[in-house]
Amino acid sequence: MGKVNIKSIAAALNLSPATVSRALNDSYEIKKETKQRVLAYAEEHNYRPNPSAKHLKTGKTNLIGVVIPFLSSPFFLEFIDELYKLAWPQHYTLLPFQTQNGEEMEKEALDFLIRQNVAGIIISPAFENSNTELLRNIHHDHCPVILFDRIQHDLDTYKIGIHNSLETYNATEELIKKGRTKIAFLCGKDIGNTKDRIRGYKNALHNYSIPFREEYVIHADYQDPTENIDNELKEVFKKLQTMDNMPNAIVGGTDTLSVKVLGILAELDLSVPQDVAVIGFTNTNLANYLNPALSTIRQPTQEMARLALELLIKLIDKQQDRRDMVYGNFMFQATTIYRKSTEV
Amino acid sequence: MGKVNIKSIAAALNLSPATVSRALNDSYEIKKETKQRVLAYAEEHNYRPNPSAKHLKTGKTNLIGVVIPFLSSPFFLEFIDELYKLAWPQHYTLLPFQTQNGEEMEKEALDFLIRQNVAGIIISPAFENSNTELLRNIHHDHCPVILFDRIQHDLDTYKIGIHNSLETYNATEELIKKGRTKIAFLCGKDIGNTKDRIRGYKNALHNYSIPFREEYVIHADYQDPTENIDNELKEVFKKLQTMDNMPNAIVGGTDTLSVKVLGILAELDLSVPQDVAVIGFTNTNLANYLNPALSTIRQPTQEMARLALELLIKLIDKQQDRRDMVYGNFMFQATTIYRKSTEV
DNA sequence: TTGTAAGCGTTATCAA
DNA sequence: TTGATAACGCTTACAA
Repeated sequence: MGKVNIKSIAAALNLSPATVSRALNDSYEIKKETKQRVLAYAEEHNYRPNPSAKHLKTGKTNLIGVVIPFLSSPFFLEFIDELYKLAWPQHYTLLPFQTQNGEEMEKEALDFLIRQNVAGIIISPAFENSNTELLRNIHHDHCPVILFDRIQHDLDTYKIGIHNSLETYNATEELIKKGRTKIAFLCGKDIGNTKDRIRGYKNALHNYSIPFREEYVIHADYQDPTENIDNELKEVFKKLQTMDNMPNAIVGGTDTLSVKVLGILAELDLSVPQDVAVIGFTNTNLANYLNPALSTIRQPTQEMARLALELLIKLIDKQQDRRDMVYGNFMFQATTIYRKSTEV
Repeated sequence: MGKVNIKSIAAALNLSPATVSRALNDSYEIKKETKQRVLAYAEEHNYRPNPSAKHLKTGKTNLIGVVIPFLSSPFFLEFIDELYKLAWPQHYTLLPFQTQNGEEMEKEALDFLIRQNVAGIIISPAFENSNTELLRNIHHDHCPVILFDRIQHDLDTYKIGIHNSLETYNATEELIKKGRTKIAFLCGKDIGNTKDRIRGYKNALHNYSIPFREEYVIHADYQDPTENIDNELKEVFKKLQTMDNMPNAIVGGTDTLSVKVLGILAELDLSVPQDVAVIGFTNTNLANYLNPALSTIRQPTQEMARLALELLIKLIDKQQDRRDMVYGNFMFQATTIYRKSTEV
């Protein structure tokens, strides 16, 4: 059983490759009967078009590159999961890459995607303005690029995210209203949104005349969300505890940390929410099953994915010069779910 | 700035495309100086080889297809995450697909992978013997296929998994030794390993002379692990409760369910482990933070991924007819971690 | 050590 | 409505 391709089909049916190609591509300039013959034969012999050949000839692919910091973060996982469900029916295939928050890995991923000649790219950058030059170059000369989640970036294109400072402001304010004054902010290092979230946290403190304390901004220095940094984090809180500086509330600024802190507080014999109230940016649906159930600021991941894909495909279809376009920012509203961990 | 390709490099340097190609591919039959010139020029002009052209010519790619039921299941996520880390340094690129436990989606994914001419495929099938014909056809005539996790499949190839019945036997036995006799088994529908796990559960009951009760095999009928089936599951337990048939221990046969059941039991005012002990197949690292900390049967996901990739690459490199080979099954041992949820 | 030329499977242009 | 032909970017005999 030799390979079945357009040439072999043409030979078998006494047609030219061109005609077979037209039949398979549903061209208008072809006799109905011929088309049927070709399609029947192709079906019967399980013909599979060669996308590389097609790509080489047409210069187009149906691939969409997705570049995210981590797969193992509930937020990004949910996002990509939704993209999968949406892209496939529209005949686009996802090419997902992780950057681990690293500019070099991001560059490698982007390089690969250009080589593959993807039709477009959806990216949550490794950090603020990572690979700006390269991304701009891609967006202008190769394929459209869309930013999501980490949208603090000089690249001029559509940006999809949430109001990080506002959401953090609200969460902090809620804790203040519940009588907490020693509020800590827990954040990962160098991820784009942290700055905005810290600002929201600070503003809330300021508006309620609570002095800002540097030692209450706790940086957890992980490279990978699956990495075990429990011990380091525990040390930080232990230190605060011995200095009698233990916060009585914590705002978690990143996805996975807010969950971990519950375990750490338990080990330090601090009860949540009595001793310490906790709320965090967390998209895991396990938040509800945690001990105690964790209050969360939840991003509308699916809607964000839907819009990202929609905007991207629009740009793909449009042939306009992307340099001269006017792009908008699309800011979604998060939903804060108050559970046990913030009940006083 | 016209596209830079082998031809344009050749023209610029007054060489033939063949020579440029040889330089770029580190061929031995080339003058060192020429090679340097070409590489320098390529570097400077940011030359990016076109993989489609290369593929078309050589008939080979560096793509590895990964077909799994769900991304949103901690076990598969961990597996694929490890694959990513291992594959990239070896210059293989992953092409991941979800089947949602559906044979049709699986077929589509496999079809796509063949078209892309992937070098090999790692798959955890949608269910027992899904797409057997197609998979065999692929393995024989297209590229090597390796099975993992769900290895109850007629395809004759390397299989990587765990001793599901043994692990479940041990977990059940542990609960029996802790004095529990009304032990339920909680399982998803139609996923390949369930059968073996039920067997282990039954055997343990049998060996300790505990009568098997059909109503204690609880089927949770979800399509997607993110789907909300809490209510249905709750109803099942409620019913058992009102009939005074509430089990005092539960063995969770699938990844996500074991976590959910904790929340459901809490809502029914049953305390874990006092009223009901729980242990489950769960690879989430959140198990430790759950209320109470969940005892888990943990699969050595990373090692499994490592071996899967190693075996696959070996098959890719070997040119032998895969019909006539003798394949082995590689069974890993799980690690059971006993936490609060099984402490009596 | 380098060049020439053919061809991988498609599609697009032009001619029939 | 169909066919002949060239071309996409690359590799690889074979020739020089």
